[in-house]
Amino acid sequence: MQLFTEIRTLVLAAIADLQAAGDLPADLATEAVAVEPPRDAAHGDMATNAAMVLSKPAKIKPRDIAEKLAAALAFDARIVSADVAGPGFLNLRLATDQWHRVIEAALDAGSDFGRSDMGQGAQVNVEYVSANPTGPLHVGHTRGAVFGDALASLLDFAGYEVTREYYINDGGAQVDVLARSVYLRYLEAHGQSVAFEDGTYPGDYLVPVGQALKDKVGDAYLGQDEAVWLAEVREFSTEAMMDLIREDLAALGVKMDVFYSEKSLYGTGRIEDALAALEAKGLIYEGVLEPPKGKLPEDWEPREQTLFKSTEHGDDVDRPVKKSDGSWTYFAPDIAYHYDKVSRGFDALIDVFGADHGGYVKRMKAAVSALADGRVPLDIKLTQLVKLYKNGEPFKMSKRAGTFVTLRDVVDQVGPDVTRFVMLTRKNDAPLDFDFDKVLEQSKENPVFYVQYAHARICSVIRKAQAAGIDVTDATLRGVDISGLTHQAELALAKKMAEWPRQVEIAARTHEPHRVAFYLYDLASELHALWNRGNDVPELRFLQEGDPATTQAKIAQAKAVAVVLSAGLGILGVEPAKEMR
RNA sequence: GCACCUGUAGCUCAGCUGGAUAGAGCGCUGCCCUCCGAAGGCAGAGGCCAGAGGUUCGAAUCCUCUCAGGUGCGCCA
Repeated sequence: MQLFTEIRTLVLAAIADLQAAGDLPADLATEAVAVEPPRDAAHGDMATNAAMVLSKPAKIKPRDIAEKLAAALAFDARIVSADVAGPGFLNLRLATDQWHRVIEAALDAGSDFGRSDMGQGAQVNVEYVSANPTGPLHVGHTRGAVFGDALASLLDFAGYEVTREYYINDGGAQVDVLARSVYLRYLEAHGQSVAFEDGTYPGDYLVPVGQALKDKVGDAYLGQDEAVWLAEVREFSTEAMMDLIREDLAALGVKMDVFYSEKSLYGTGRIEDALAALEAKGLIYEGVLEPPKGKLPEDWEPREQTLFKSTEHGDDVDRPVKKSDGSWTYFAPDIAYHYDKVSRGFDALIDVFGADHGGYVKRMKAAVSALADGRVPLDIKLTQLVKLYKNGEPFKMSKRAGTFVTLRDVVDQVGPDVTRFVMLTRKNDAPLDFDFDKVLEQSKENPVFYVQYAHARICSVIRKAQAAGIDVTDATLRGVDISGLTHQAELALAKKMAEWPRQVEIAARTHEPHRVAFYLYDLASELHALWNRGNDVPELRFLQEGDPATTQAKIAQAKAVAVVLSAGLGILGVEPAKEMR
């Protein structure tokens, strides 16, 4: 149930009536007609811009249209009043029972309340994390993981068919470095002392991998040339790293549908196929690139390379797909990978990258645009840096000093729920401050706590009602008469709930899951506000002693709020708290 | 030099993809707990939406330019 959509339909019907009566021209575009909550609650429950939008094409003054619309809408039982205001706004006030319907709908739908069919089952591929398989995930990856996962859930909730995908960069030089590093640990496991030079990974996390390699092959690789063991060790090491990463993701509650190997693109003709597709469109040529202006690399010399004419699809310069020695650049398998996604039949692609990949966006979009002839949109979401604080003091990460903070460090300290929620309290393209102490604080300034506390309060009040012998099972609450919930504070809460399905659609359309987190905070505020009013106004308390019917009605609303909270938290991947400890 | 992101209250940030008098939390000021639902509540002050032009009925939002901060910029991934 989407009340705003229903009322919009009503407005559109009124417009059609006016057209039939000859008060408005027959052909009018109505897409821009919106029904929204007004910024100021004093203006009513909903406002529509219909008159202003239609004014120009109809060549009628907005207020004149608004007057007629108001008269037409007044016939509907759902509308209590329709007032023309300002430049031509039409402010609508809805009948109280409409808000009660929202509560009932939430109780009926349970955690599905707010689900939308907006996506129409379109297939969307969300690629996220995609960290190199060379070590554990760190905080930066964590934000991308949380964001991508929440976005995927959000789209699912909004009616899309979602595939969660991880691209394993196991084809490039960095996995050779990994293999050599593991080989050093392998030697160490055999009692040799080794030196980790620049260009190797000295992290402790490779110690058990070296040991495991020893357990597997014994001394077979000792004293052997790299040519003998490199391929094997690379395979073994990336497997081990992916196991590590899968565990990290599991600790955060992230589960991928597909792990896609870059390596599988090599030697299988898939890169060649993708580039052939581009070549067929005349977008591949041999050429020499201009040197970048301003920051000229010391060893610059012009070289002929195989280039992709990405400028034809919005890029600033053409991009090399082959190095001057004829081998593929990193871009080439990426093109092939996205070509594969397109050929798997997805209707839309989303990539979640770290902000340091910003320079990659245009060429990737150009590639997809070219490969899919513009039919498959690719949206690339960049997640900004996470700045870490402890006791209000920033602390720096340094890979060399071994003080870089892993996903595990964060999740082990504050838990997956807090980690996930906090990572979504900022929009993706804004930097995020993460303070280990503040995120655990139990106060209003901490949104995680505030939202969880609202849910816990509801659970608590339900428990108390049960203890008092009142029947508050879901089935009973669904049938309870809630027509007595007419206090302004109660209606305000119901109105906030009514916005949920709308917020879901906005968040899904803009690919911005943080909107869900902010909405939940607002809803929690409204719940707490009602709760606090109970201090001064005893009739507003959820538990009404000696009046089980009224108590049931109030609990029904509380339960409905809990339903929305848990639906929202579910999208964020956060478990709603039943009690605060 | 170019591209992308960001610039909103003292601070940290929302702001419905163009709507009405721009919002929240913190901080600040003033009230409110012997008890009944205070891990708080109520009220208030605080703004040239970085700046300048433009588009239109209407701009924090769209376009152009300027300024400031961040990120990235061939044969790395």
